Amino acid sequence: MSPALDPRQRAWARFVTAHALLVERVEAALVEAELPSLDWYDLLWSLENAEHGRMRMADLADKTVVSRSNVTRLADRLETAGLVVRMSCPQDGRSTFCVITDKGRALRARMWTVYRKQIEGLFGRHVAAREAEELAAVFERIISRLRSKT
Amino acid sequence: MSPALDPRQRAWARFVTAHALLVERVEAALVEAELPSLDWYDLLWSLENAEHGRMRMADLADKTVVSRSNVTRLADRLETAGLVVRMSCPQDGRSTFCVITDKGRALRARMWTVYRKQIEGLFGRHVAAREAEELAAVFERIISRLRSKT
DNA sequence: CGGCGCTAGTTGCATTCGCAATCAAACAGC
DNA sequence: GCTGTTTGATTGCGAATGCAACTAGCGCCG
Repeated sequence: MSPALDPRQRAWARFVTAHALLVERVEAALVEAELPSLDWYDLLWSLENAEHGRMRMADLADKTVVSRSNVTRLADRLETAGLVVRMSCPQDGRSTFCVITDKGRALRARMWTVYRKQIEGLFGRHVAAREAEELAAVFERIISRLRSKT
Repeated sequence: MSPALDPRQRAWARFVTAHALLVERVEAALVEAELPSLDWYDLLWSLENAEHGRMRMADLADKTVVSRSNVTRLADRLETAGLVVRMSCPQDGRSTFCVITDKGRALRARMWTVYRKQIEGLFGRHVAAREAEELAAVFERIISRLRSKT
C-alpha cells in the first residue's frame, strides 16, 4: 500500500496485495489437500531442477530467497519427513549438500497438481498470454538487477 | 517457482521471487533507517486513508491481508508505541476502533520517504509508465476477483 | 423476555522466524 | 607450517505467527 498517485506506485501497491491474497489462497488449497506449505514446495522444486537433485545449503537459500538459518531448519523438517537427505560435500568440507529423495520428488509432483490448479484458476485465468509474457519480462528484469547488484 | 513452460506459469514464478527479493530489500532499508517494518506501515497507511483515521479491527485485517489474531497483536505493539489507540465502537459493542495518532501519522510519513525511494529505485525504475498501468490493471482484476468471491 | 446462533476481538499454545553467536573448514599471508 | 580472516552451516533465544479455544455483545425467532 502506498499513496497511489503515480502509476508505478499504484502498480507496486496492487502487486503487494495481490501477492498476499494469492499466496493466502494457494496455501489454503494446500492445507485443504493435506499437503505441506509453499516453502516446502519451493525447496523441493529448486532441488529437483538442480544437477543430480542436490544443492549446497547456501545456494538453496539464495535460490529460494530464504535466510540461511531458516533453510537449515526447513531442511531439518524435510529431512525428518524423508523428502531430502543431507550429504557432506567432498570438494568443500564446510558445505553440505541437500539432496531430494524419490519420496521428495513424488510429493512435489503431487503438490504441483494442486498448486497448478490454483495458479491457473486464480492468476492465469485473469492474465492474457501477451500480458503474461510482459509480466514475466518485467519481473525478470527486476530479479536480475536485484541478484546482480550489491 | 514452478515448472515454467507456459508463459503464465513463468510469470507466476517470477512474480513470486520478485516479490520476495523486493520485500527483502525494502525491509532491509527500513532497518537501516531504524524504522519499523512494512507490516506497521501497511496498518498505519490503511488507517490514515480511512475516515477519521480509524477502522474496526476486522476491516483492518481484511484490508491489510493479515489474520485477525495477528492484527490484534500488531495493534498491541503499535499502541504501546503510541502510534494508534483503541476506542470502543458506540454502534457495536463487540467492535473496537483502531485510531491512528498524530505520532502515527508522523512516523508513517517518515517511513514513506524511505519506502518511496526503495520502490522507485528497485521497482519503478525498471517499469515503464505504460507497463505500470498494465500491471496495476492486471493486479486490480485479480484482487477484485479474490475479494469478491467466496 | 429468553435462548440460540453468529460475529468481533482477544488469548494460549505450539510452531516458525530472524538475528547474533558459535563451530568448523578453507584460504591468505608470512 | 602457523596464524588470522573469511565462509558455510548450525544453534540459542527472543519475537512473531497461525490455529483453536474462549469471552462478550448483537440479533433473530419463538
